[in-house]
Amino acid sequence: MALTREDVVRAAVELLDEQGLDGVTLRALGDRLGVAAPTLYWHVRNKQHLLDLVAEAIVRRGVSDVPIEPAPGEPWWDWVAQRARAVRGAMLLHRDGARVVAGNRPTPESAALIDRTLSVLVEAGLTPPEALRFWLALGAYVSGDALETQSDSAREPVPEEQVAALREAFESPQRPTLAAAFAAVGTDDERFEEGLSLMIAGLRARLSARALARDADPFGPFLPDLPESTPIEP
Amino acid sequence: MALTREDVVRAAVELLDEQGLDGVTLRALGDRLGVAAPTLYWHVRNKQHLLDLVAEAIVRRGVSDVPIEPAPGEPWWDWVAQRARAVRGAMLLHRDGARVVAGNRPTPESAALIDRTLSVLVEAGLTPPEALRFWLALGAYVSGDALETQSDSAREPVPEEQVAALREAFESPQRPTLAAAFAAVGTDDERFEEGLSLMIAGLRARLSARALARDADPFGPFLPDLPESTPIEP
DNA sequence: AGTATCTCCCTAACGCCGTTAGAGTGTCAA
DNA sequence: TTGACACTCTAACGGCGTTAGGGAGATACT
Repeated sequence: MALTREDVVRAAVELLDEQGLDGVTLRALGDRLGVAAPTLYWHVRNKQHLLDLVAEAIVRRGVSDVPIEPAPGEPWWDWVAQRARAVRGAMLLHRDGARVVAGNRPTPESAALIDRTLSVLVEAGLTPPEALRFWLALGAYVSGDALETQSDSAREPVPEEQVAALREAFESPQRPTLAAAFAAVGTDDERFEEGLSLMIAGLRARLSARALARDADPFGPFLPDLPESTPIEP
Repeated sequence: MALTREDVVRAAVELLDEQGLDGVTLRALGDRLGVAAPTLYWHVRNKQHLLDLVAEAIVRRGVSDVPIEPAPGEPWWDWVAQRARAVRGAMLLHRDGARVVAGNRPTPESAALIDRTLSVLVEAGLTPPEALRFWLALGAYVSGDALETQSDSAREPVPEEQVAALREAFESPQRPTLAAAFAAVGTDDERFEEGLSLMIAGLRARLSARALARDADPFGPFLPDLPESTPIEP
């Protein structure tokens, strides 16, 4: 039976998991598939194209479990958070997953999904461009966070002396705030949740302020956007 | 006059600006410095070490203009936003700057700066670990955004037919919300500002809610953290 | 003064990479 | 039977990061 593009992508993902991104070479991939390296050019335009396909496969697998829209009665923000966690989880599931996925362009197939997402946000009270900017910003945060989470494992281990210097600098009692912060900063997941809840909280604050303004002046013009400063003063 | 490490890093940054990350090879760098490639190993441990130094140089230059703490009377959120913009601007100033900088570890020298930053946030009412998580989340967003902004220029140009397919998918009147969103989504800078203001707004909302709770129950326990759901209901 | 040491640079080469050129081999339709 | 097509092969190119080992000049020591 002849090799298919799916076979190639699947093997590439396996290779990625076992060896990391540096281990994904066309020769190694060919070996795993029982084929010479140049043969892969029949199935794939070049290596970048292969990695694009790998990235797409990783993300598709990850988000396939999340419904395409909120369940009846489910708040939009819970659903949005669930989507963000799914994308991040998909990246973290594979070694160097973030490096492979980050910076990928959207495919035409994703248009329908994004359209549906934006509609949910527009129903919640955002303007369409506002919803898109929010979605893109959230995407940037998700991949930035995943990249940071995996950045340690992507490099060769740091020499002992450097580790000691870092501990010295970041846990020294000379800097009590920093030391206390690092001592209790928590897991990678907790760090991610912090930023996620902040972005969502920011959006909800903006929406509630907008709703208030409309109630107070029901015949006033619809506000397409708010000024830079947020409506809640401490 | 003998070559110094600074010379090497400076030339590497120039090469990066002119040719992009793929153009930064040890041979090309040696040519530019009038030196054979292996000579560079006298000044630098290996290529990854060189890129670490380049990343550090890029960021240091960018943030050096921003004061180490807020001016008297300046709200902490303006200062935080300024810092975030400076780091992003530093990355965008150089071709492939985000790819070089993202995922870099903090150096011991940065400990003092981070300590000062956290102190400002703690003064504003955050706990130390909360402040650190916020700062890390903001950093993830900043580099994720810069990576996305530069991702187009980092790849070979997309074939004409694919561009057409993307336009068709994302600007089709069949999906009015998506089309309207893309038509008015604005510049890269505006997209970045959206996420930045959301994260800051989320934090300010949390802080003001915490202050309210304390006023209402001045002898109650200090709240180390808030539950997941934000206090403002739409 | 002579000698050893250190600094900085060199040439040569290794093994790996992505990629191209071009030649097979089997399968299936005309 | 012949031709087209799908899929794979070998051979090779130019480039990469990196290592081994040597040499010239300054500097320090005896």
